[in-house]
Amino acid sequence: MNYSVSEENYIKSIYHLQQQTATVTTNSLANELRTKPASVTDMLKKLQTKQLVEYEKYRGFKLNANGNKIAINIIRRHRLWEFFLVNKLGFEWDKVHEIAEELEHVSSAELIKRLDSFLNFPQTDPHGDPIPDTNGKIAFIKQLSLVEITVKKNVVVSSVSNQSPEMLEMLKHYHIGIGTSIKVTRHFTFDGSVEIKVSQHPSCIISEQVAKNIFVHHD
Amino acid sequence: MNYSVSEENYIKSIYHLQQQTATVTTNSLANELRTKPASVTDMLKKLQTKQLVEYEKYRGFKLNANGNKIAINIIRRHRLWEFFLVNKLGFEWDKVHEIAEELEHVSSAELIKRLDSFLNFPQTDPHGDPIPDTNGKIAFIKQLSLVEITVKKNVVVSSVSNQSPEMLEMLKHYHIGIGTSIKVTRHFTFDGSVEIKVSQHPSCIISEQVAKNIFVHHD
DNA sequence: ATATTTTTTTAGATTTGTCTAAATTTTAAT
DNA sequence: ATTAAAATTTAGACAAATCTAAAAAAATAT
Repeated sequence: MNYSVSEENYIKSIYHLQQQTATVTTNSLANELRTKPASVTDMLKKLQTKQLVEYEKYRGFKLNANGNKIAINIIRRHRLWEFFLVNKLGFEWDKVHEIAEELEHVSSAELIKRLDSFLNFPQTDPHGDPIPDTNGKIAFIKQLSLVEITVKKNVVVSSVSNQSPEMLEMLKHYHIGIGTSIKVTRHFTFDGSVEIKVSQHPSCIISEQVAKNIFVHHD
Repeated sequence: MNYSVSEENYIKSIYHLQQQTATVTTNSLANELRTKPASVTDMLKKLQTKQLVEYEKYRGFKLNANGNKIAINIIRRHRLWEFFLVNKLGFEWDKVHEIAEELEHVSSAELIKRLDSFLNFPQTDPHGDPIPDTNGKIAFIKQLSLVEITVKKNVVVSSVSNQSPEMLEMLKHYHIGIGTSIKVTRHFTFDGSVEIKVSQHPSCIISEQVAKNIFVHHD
């Protein structure tokens, strides 16, 4: 079965919101999709008749097994394209989201199969998020934020949960990107801020709020 | 300005039909787009108000300078993606049209700029058609069909004008594709058929009708 | 427990792109 | 020059996806 761009965007957004809360509300989805609650209700009826969501009036909704499978496939496409844009076309990792948002709706399965192979079956996208495999399996990556890292351990940035332009600007200022090596040198208990050392750069102190959003793994 | 997928398809189809006849009719466009004449009339009014076509009721229509520029840009995108699909992802050259048909509508100009550079600024797509440059300039490639080639000259297939599945099947049978080296060994004046030799294969005779559709250049 | 606020849904309208059927214009045929 | 045929356009309808405004239900506050 084939779904419209609009349907796919709804499915994807429901999936993303479900990572936070098991069941999604009309308002939050409207907000996520920058549309109106009434539109969400309309589309949800449609997705319900297409057997993609469990939906009870006034009670919120969630993807069923079928909807989940489709969501994961869209995410797979999105992340493979992001990888392509950064690693083959040389885009900056913070510039690819919108373009991948369009490319992900190109529907050929053969295309994605070949793209995956061309890219050498990458495990994570440029933001450090795992790329689901053909069967929809998503490698679990233990997410440790910088606030949880003990001092003097070398770690590598694997993902950044807040991707607002303001956050990305700040990261650029600190010379932090996916793959950047970092050593935590000190935790300040007073305000939770963290002193870090990025190789080639002088140590600096980042607020707890920023540290919470930077996820790393041990190298 | 940004155009819808549907608008872009109309623009592209008008452009293609204009290669044959300077002014395009409602019926021929409806036929090309596999839609109904009434739909064509509707869309043409829209394209007229958007200043992309010259259109007079009952009199046919053609792209104006603006429309032409947009058409060429769509074709540029299409052909670059086709090149990518064949030369990077390893698709067969006769399998890429539909996928490129979707990819061509992804609107980022930066994407196409980088794709072009990633592909090393290719001059022609896998069917041998020239890829327009950034300014919309299309390299003119002298098209000689097999019927016009004098015997014993080595030539290389550069494009095939009829791309119906039947034609492509036949070409595959004769081991002919873009880039294939061919030597014309004989012209039969009785029915216009042509004897050719494809390297590594025994000579064979193709009908005038087929020969007319195979364009080559001297190597 | 009732009233107020917030959330969600319904009803009805709008836009885009399409269609069918009927009307109009052009072209071709005698 | 009429008439018949073909091509094109108009009129009106429809589906998808959206919206606004009003109604209904649920959550909350007193």
